[in-house]
Amino acid sequence: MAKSVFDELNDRGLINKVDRDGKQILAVTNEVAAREALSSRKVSIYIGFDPSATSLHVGNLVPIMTLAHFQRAGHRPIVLVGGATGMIGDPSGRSTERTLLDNDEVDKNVEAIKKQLSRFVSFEGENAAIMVNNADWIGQKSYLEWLRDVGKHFTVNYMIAKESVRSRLEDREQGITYTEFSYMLLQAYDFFHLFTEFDCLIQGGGSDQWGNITAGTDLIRKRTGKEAIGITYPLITTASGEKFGKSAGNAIWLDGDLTSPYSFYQYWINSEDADVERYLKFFSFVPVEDIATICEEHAKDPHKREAQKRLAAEVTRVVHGEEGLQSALRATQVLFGSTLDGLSDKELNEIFKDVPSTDMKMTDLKAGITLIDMLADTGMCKSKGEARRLIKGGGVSVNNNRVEDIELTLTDANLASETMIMLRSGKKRYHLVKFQN
RNA sequence: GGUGGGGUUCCCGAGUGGUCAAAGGGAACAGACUGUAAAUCUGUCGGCGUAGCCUUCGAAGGUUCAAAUCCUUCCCCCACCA
Repeated sequence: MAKSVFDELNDRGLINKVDRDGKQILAVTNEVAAREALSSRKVSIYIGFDPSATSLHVGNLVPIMTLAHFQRAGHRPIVLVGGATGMIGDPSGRSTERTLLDNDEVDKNVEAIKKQLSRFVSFEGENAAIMVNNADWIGQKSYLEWLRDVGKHFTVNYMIAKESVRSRLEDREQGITYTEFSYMLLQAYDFFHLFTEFDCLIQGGGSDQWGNITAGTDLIRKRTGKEAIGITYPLITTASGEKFGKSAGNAIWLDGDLTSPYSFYQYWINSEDADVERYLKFFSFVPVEDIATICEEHAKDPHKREAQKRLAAEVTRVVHGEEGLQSALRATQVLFGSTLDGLSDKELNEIFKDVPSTDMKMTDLKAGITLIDMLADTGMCKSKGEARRLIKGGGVSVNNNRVEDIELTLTDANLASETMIMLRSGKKRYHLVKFQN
């Protein structure tokens, strides 16, 4: 018999572990029931996504992969987008005020998100994933109905005992608004609704969602007498404590227009050794036994970065397809391998189509443009002063040659190919300047 | 509504009339070392620029040769009390 999805997730570290009485236990509301249900029948699992952005980012990959593993095991994923709850803001996690989204915007984002998700889970076929929006049911309810059907089932004592609320009550600086305080009831009701209307047995979520999820299983028990299941995955951190999923302060998006396949690939290849094994388990479908082998090989020859290469290739292929991966690989090879000598416009364009570029006038170049101006105008540096400091510190290369002269003026003699100059700051940040008449 | 405490450069946070573009820490960026890793070390970190100048310390006014620092009004946050 095939490995159950429960064991698969557990082997990959996709089920959170918590300390209970000195022992490590899995963060599942009822492990026995969960195992039993998952191995005996087809069940539905839902995870909520925030539709406030036009694209998902790598921080969303863990829930996405979780759903994908369930589907591969024959279960049905339900993607819930929080058209209603997204307006309020979950007090678990951070507490910045959210902006209200209008419906058109949400619809547009939902479409985009669905397209990205369909690279991981199928919305067609036998156990097709479905997408639902909680605005469709929460938006219907009146406040009085709400208090009667949902509020009645929760004591305030229960609610303030939840970690997400308690921490805010204890925090004298922060406080918690009534709106945020109510959030867990909305999420509980989502689960109740999906349980009764869509036969959804399981809710998945990040470990910070535990309180909200159990509020849901409690509500279901009280109103139906039945037992639903909650399961949480760990929140990703990097080994060195940096924020996962950010590069130079920017989110790594799944949308190729927001984060190019090249940048996407580069993000993964820069993973730390200490993270790469976990990442392979989390973000690729490579079997865990193979991952062990890959990592052993990597440990023998760390400088070859085989594990990082494999990771980057796997994830990029799923998100951007084989074509996207190949173009990322070509660009990587040129940028980190050879010089730019002898390349034509066509080749440069092809290889660097993912690298940010700026158009400038050829006539201006012939007259001479200082490197400082160019760095500032392309947006590589925020100001001329920053550009000056960067060059002084040896951080700028033109066509892969480090610049020593702060006052360097570039002319058409500096062109790498017919019409282009390649700027680089640091080791990895590239920018293509194209000159036209 | 009352009382008290606050709002400082990306974040935290010092600074109570000139020596403040503003301590310290974090983040970030660059350099060295490496393996496009981590750790470490070094430098930078408001803008323009050779010296120097310009714009910042919740907002607007005012006092002063001189204000983040004093005064007035206003806005916002927090705590306690009612």
